[in-house]
Amino acid sequence: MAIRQIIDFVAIKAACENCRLAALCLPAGLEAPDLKRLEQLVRRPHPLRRGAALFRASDRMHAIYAVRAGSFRTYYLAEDGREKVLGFYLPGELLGFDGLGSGQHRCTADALETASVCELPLAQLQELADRLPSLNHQLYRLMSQEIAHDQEMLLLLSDKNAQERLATFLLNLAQRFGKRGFSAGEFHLSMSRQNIANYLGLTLETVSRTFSQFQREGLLSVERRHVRLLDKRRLSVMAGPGRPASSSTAT
Amino acid sequence: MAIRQIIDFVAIKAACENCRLAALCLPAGLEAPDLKRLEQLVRRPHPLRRGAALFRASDRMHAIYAVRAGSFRTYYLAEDGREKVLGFYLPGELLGFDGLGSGQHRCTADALETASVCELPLAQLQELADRLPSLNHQLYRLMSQEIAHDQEMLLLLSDKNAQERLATFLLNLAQRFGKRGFSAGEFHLSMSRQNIANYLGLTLETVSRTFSQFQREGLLSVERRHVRLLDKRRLSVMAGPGRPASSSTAT
DNA sequence: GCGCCTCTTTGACTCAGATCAAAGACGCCA
DNA sequence: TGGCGTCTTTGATCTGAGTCAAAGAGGCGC
Repeated sequence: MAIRQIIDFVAIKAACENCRLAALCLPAGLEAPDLKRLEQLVRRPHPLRRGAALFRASDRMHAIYAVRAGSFRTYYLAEDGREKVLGFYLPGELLGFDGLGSGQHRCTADALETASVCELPLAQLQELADRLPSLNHQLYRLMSQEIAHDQEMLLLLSDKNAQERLATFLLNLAQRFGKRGFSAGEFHLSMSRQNIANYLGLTLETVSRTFSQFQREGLLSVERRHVRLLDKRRLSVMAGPGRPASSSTAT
Repeated sequence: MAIRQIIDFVAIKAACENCRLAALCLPAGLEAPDLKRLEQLVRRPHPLRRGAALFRASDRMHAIYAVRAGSFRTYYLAEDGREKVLGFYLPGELLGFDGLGSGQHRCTADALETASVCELPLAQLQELADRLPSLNHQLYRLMSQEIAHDQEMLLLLSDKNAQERLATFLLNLAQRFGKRGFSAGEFHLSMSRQNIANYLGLTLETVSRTFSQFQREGLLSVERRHVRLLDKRRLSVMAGPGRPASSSTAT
């Protein structure tokens, strides 16, 4: 228990320095005491196993989450059971404000591997926001980024071919990994081909074939879920227009 | 001039009763004096002609707009000049908060026909919002609806075929016209086939062919831009899953 | 009233990616 | 250590929508 607390403490510290929570609180012009109060709100539930849901569509929203470790996927279910993958979330990224308007989540988030989060309880966050205009501003900014991401995806889905889609996706992941201190040239995909395909509006076969093709052309090397980008220059030419910054609420 | 003022006055009154501005101010639990203050912010610029821009991508955002008459389209330009149509806005609908996060618009809005708006200047709106938590809430709700719309479109673009897309689009328009007191069964399309196609991720030829096909099958009658829906039941079966409520920030 | 321009429709052909099918590859658990 | 289930790759075939092309149909200005 004592050990566990030490570990947790280190983790919190690491998270708050790197993660998107910083964008939520630090540059918001909060005074030191306000900032401390915000940090006191943070709760840290137990880790989730692969496949476990962080929240589900139509759940009452009661927190915003920051990924601490592992990764998540959000998706939403059509009435007939088809699912649409909306995004992937890496350590340091925020998710869950899709329900800010209605108070209900509109999509489901589940863990792609064992993962843990920091939780910002909504009630207290809102109370704080009502007194701190700058906090509201941060929330607008975050929702705005969500919109930006979705609109990039609209462009990708209506204009881009399979190669452009996959290249865009990989470069975006690389950028996000890089920004969080991981390697931007070599990484592990925590999502299946099926999930990538669904996210990109393709079939898993097409994704698989396109990976193989990229490898044949020397753009990258791939073995199952391990990817190394060998020629980012050429990849970004392939990815086509629209900042490669697409792929998730991430920035 | 006197006459013009009278007309304007009537128009304001009509707009504030029907339009989405109501969702922004009326049910927000504002006290009467606050509400009056909000209404005093409203400005009414001159009408725009077909093709004229209400705001442009990368413009500094200085207002939220409510469509008073006519209709608008929003689109955004990729670096290579390709454009992607993001949405259409009918009388009573709100647009322009894509820039709430950054203070800059991310897309361009232009008039599809002669059109006019009510304008809520951002500076004053924000000032008011900083003192009225419920107004912030309304803004969250509106942004949230924008996200909901975009996500419906993601589903449409990755899963639906041409017929499903067009059926979804037409039913959505019908629903929105109906909600605003126009006929939900028969209406005029203010946007070209090209715009519809771009919005739906198709080519204009495919849109045109699909219209013809629907007509052959007795689902609707169409002549240029005049559409009459003859069998909504069957159309909504065609449209497939996902509330037909897609198509714009509208609700 | 004529000519021009934009928008729309329709046809013929092509192709990227979906679908169908089957065979490896790996991880997990008993 | 072996067997099973899931994930991935690869091949063969099919098809919906894109592309290219051409002809009608309004609308508008002169």
